[in-house]
Amino acid sequence: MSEKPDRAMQSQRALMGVRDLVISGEIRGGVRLSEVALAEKLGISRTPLRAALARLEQEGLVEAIPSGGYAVRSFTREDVIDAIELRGVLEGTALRLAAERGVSPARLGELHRLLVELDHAQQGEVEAMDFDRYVELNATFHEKLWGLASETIRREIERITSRPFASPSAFLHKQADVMAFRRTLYGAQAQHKAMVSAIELREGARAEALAREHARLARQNLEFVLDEDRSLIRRVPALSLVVG
Amino acid sequence: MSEKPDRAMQSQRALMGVRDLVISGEIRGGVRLSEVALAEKLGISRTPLRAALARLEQEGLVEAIPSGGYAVRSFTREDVIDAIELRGVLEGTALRLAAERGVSPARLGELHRLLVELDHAQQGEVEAMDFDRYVELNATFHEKLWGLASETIRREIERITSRPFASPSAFLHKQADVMAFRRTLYGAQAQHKAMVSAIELREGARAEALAREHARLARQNLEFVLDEDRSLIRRVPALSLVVG
DNA sequence: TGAATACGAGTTGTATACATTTTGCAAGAT
DNA sequence: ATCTTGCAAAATGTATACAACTCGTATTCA
Repeated sequence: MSEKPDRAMQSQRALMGVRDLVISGEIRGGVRLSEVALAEKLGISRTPLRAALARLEQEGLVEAIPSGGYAVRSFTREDVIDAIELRGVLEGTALRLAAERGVSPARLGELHRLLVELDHAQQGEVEAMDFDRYVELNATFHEKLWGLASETIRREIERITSRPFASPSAFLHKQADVMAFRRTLYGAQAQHKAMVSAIELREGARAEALAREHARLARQNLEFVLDEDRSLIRRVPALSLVVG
Repeated sequence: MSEKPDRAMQSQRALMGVRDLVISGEIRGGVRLSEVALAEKLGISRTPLRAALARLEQEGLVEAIPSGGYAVRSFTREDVIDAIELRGVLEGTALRLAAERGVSPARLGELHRLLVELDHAQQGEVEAMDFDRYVELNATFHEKLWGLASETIRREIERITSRPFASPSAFLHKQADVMAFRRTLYGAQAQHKAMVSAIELREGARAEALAREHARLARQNLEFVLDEDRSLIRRVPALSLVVG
């Protein structure tokens, strides 16, 4: 994660700082980002700040204003749904190609080990589940899956999942330990196992379909929050960017 | 295409200038891009140049050097194949969602009109085909297809196709009027018609599969150039970036 | 009262200066 | 001859200066 230790320290600080500021919802969507104010707030000059803003525009978190400068982007429900769908499509492609082209036993071993640990984390009753550990392991598992893909595809996955609400952990943030989400984890874990099995058996189409359906669990969670229990919106940090 | 007429004139010049320089193959892969030299060559200062380089890094045409600065990226055969595959996957998703969600008659009308024009461009014998016009229309047709998708997905398509060898016109550049490529256009046009038909009939899975197979025509052309007639490499500008 | 306008504070885009780091090269030691 | 070391030139990352432009406000005129 630390690409450049101190060769571009200020740029890194700018990137993280602005990203946090946007994701935390401290600035509402559509609001213009004043460069001087931001630079002062972050204790850097405008140059690395502008570099960070340009990058965040590519990531889709901010958008360029026609008359100049950037504004925090706001996302509609459809934007979020499409981002999740796209993650499913991309992860599906990663898994399909991995299945078609073959995966080394070493990597399959790592995946199996993670599956065992995930099983362990959700042993027993729902209330007793080690939720925090499951969240961590789930993130690691998905990253390992992405690692099966070529760089070209991995880059796109990482870009789309840089939008916080499209990440596999979007509704599994540690702070958001919601019982409704916990229950979805049993089905999710079954899909995890099926995905690894499909890759092992070189069943590309099945692996792809599973990855897509797996991502749609996130969509279900999204729709539950937006339609059934909007009080949860503030407990899922990623949703502060969603309007409507 | 002209996003900012003159609000960021120098940045635009930098972006186009460097992109052309890289795509033309004037600078070989792996070579470091000297910022001062480039800025002088383009008649701008380093600031907008660096903005352009940062953006081209996101597009994947240049890569950051660990010790600082950027270098022209070089692509392996596998990189190109995966980029083409990814375009197929993304276009397929665009078409599937369009089919599932429905498309306005006006847009379907535009597509049908383009199909007729494409038919007209390839009337008669292979040698008599109006190749240049077909190339133009083909690009327009694909852009119209992308327009069916939501912004989230359209952005990703446009990013991946910004790599010249992954664009739908990669092997159809006007300068590269190769008879072997001409012949593939008949099959391509049949796929065009099938794709529109599938969207119209709300057959999402079929539309998706067709888009993927359609992209694989580009892969066939790529493999023909690399394996059968390498003399064509220099006639397909996009391939100057490919090593191996 | 309302609309047009002129003005000024504030903002962005670009150029340039500067300090730190990297790199290529030459001299010297083994 | 090869590897190490030292150094100077060059390159990058950052800060800052500056001009053009935007936007909000208050004033003026109808």
